[in-house]
Amino acid sequence: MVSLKDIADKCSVSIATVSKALNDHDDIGADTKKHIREIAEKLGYFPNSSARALKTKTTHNIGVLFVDEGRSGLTHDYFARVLDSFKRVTEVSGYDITFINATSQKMTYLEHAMFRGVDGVVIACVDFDDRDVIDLINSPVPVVTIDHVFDNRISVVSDNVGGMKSLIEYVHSLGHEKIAYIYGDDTAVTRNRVASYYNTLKDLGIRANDNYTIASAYRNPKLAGKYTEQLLSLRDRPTCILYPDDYSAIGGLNAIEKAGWTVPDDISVVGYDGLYVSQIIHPKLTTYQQNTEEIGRVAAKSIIRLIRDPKSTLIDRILVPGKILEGGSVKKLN
Amino acid sequence: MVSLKDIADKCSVSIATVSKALNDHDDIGADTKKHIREIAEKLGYFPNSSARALKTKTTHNIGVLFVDEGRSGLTHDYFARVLDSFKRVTEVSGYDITFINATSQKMTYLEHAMFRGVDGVVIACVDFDDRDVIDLINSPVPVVTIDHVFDNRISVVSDNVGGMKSLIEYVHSLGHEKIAYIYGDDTAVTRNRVASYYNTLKDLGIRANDNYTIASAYRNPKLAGKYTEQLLSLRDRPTCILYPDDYSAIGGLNAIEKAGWTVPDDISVVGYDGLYVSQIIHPKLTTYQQNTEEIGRVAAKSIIRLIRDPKSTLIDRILVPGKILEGGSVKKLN
DNA sequence: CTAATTAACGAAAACGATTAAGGAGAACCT
DNA sequence: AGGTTCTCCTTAATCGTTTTCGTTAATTAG
Repeated sequence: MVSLKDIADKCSVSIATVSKALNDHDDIGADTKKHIREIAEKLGYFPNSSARALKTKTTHNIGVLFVDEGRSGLTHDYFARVLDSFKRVTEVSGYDITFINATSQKMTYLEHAMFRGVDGVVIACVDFDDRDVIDLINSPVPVVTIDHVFDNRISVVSDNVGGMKSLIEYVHSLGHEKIAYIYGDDTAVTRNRVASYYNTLKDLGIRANDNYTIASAYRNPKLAGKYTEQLLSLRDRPTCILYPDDYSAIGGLNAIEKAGWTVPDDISVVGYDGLYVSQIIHPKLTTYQQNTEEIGRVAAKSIIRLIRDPKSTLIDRILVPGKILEGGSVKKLN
Repeated sequence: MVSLKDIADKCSVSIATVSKALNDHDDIGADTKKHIREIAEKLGYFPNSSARALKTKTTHNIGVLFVDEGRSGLTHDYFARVLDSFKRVTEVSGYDITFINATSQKMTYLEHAMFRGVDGVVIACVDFDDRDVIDLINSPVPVVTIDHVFDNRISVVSDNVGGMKSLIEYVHSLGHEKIAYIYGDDTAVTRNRVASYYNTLKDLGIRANDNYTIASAYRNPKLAGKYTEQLLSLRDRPTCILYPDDYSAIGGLNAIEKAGWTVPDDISVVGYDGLYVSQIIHPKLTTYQQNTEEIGRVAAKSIIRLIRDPKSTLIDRILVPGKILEGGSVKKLN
């Protein structure tokens, strides 16, 4: 590896001069600067990020904590897409990504972050009650959280309340009043959606039917199917079922088909997420597509801004709306 | 951040002694060693990875080059799963992952790898004809490639030949002889599969029908649907269609349904990949599940072995077989 | 009892970069 | 002419580790 010293020797100047020339300091003559840069280019010089980090205490590395029930979150469609977008933005700003995990050498998340010297951390898809996560959030490290709000931190959240609201208003506009909701695991996201479900019904003047809300899980089509059967067996069947995610909705579709009904003629189905697959199956799912690209982008911009100017805690909560994908799984009743 | 110096001061020993004590060198007394470690623990010491990397020239970082037609590969199911598995293995060995990209500061892949000082690189899902990729592969950096073979490098490849072969033998065993194959973009993977398609048919004594093989693309259900229609309109219709991936197969399912036929009664459909979604749709897809977990794990073990012992180029090509997932999309004819 | 060996620790030089402080000329002003 | 100000560059310290080579004291050998 060619270092500053090599360039300095070749140019017969000091190392300091080379450093300053490459970093465009203004106390270096224009022609020496030019010459040094040419030689650097010719020698194929690239700075040593470790040395630079050691001296400047900034690594241009952003930690990413994406953990999902024992998995890394990479195989979770929603977070993979958020991360993809996040990564794209950070890259062009010269930041690389380091996954924070507690596996390696039995460090905690915070220890791992300190060890690697990341400039900041973005946290998502994680158990926010975890002691280690809390420690990280309360640490001096710049943090942006996704889909979870901490009062002392910047957060970017998908608009779950708005999403639920617009879905319900949409199906209601098509004439549905008996709207059931099979919802996911007990998390902040779920609580927001469920609250929005009740509020929106109320605003529309619909009385909630206790039999119509069932706690299920995320990404569990089997379970969703089971609860779908349960709903189908009610005397007062709903005309439309909302699911916690598209996979669950597919489980619902199957259960409905198995029970001898057809979607959307006999019963309407609504997903959540707007996964690619939801738009290629038949019937195409009506679902709410979260704006993963925007969430990732905003999170990236936020953490970078926070890193560059730690006092810029101006906006601490950014709501990212999504949009309804009108598929063919909801019937117009009126 | 607490450094070696802090510990040294507190213990009234030199920095060198602390370093050696923590690294378990044997020229440090047992009791001093113990004492130093206790203090280090109490002070919450963690080494500074940049300083260590600067000195030792090893970062315990592995570069990952996962690029997929302009995207990062994170949103590509197959590679997301491989990466997830890869990451899991590297983590427990104390290695972190750095995504290699050419976006940041207009570095080439190789430059980026050198800049970050990664100990090795794993490459997958990439255009292997790309000049920058070739440069990286021919560089002094330890490299393991996935699903592409270079004669001077270790590679881990999914058994595409075997996968295709077993799928065809399977449908043949159910009585199918008219087996069409809609295949993906022109890559090494595709060429292997297509070759295996012809070879297997030949071995089974079936004469290939030119109308039965159609070049399509990966993950393009629309296109797959179009070609499916084309196959359906043949005078001599196939009884079974193989697709390049599960998404395409879903596109096929839709096209078949739209044409008024049903799967598998009128025509059989076979996917590839064994995605989660392929197993929750109806009919459940018969498909070939690549062993992403094993591929990731083997790749991780290989690159780590190569990093630790650069001369260990013993095995240069590791074939990872998958398995057939028997769904309900293939009809038994005999 | 001296000489050689061993055990336990320290001093100091790296690694490659950044940057404050300073110095030598040349240019400027009065 | 003498002082001041720029301009452009160098010296040297520093970041936190690792590691080579001493050094000292204690131990063993002869």
